[in-house]
Amino acid sequence: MARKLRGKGGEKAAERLREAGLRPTRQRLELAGLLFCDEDRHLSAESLHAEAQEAGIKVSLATVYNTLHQFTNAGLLRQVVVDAARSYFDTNIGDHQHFYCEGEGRLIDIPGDAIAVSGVPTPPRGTEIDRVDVVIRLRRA
Amino acid sequence: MARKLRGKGGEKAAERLREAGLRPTRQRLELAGLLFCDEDRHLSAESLHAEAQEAGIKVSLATVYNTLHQFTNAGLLRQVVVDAARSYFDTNIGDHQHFYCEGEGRLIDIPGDAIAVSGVPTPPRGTEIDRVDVVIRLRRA
DNA sequence: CAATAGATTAGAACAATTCTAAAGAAGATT
DNA sequence: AATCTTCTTTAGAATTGTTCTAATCTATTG
Repeated sequence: MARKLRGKGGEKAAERLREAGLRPTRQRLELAGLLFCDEDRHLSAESLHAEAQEAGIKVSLATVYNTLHQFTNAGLLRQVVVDAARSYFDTNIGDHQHFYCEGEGRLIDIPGDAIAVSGVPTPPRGTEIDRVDVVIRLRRA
Repeated sequence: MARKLRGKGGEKAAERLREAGLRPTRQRLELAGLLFCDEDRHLSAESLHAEAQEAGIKVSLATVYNTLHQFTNAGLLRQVVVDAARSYFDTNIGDHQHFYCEGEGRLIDIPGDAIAVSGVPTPPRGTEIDRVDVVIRLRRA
């Protein structure tokens, strides 16, 4: 599953962004390189920005925020809400859930085929289910 | 289940706060009156503060925040994280889960005996499960 | 009722995020 | 390739929800 978006020079990534209706700009391509390069990742806007700086990528924090939201709207990322103070973005967009280490602020994936939710009532009239999120909060034993 | 905390003049509420190690001050008693008066409620610090103002209760926003956190630590409230932008507090501290209307910013309780989560993997070494939170995100149909 | 520990307050401070308006880059059109 | 239009990026300001601070006040204890 690694290197989902990168061909030799990023043509695949560019193509994928275009399909999503996003211009393949330098900043988006470089951020996509960080995001989708290796294994699945959980990160905040701040941490991605920091990582980009270290990698010598010239990109503003505002653009990191824009890009994360655009990628999320395009279905390339999933936003995970576990903490009122910080937003996390998950590069794993498949069916899965999370452990959350309250103290550490760390997320751990739980495969979707491992976990199941049953007995969900019919949603209120005029609404339908968008997604079922399970967060298993952990504390130090 | 209504009027959990209020006797005729609030003696029960005062007693309950004392048990939790909290002095039964005017502000705490009045906020408890709003919180635990009728049915179960979901509210934010801002909305409780606004409600207090309308009810003619003289209390600062800082005290509302303090009180919500103290009540939460004392187990009288439960904090629900569904939106990165706002914190919700739930007066229902029993076993249950939530529907969340993304657009409306509204929470709806799901009784704990209706819904079940199975297949939770063993938590990582050195940690234990604190709580399993299920949030069913709704969109307009 | 004085002493003390704890609580409340207004406003400042803070952190995460969003907005703004100007400058820059992509893609289409000639 | 020059031009035009539209989208994108940017730095910094603004906003939002929340926490902190230091002074004042209040509930409880002796």
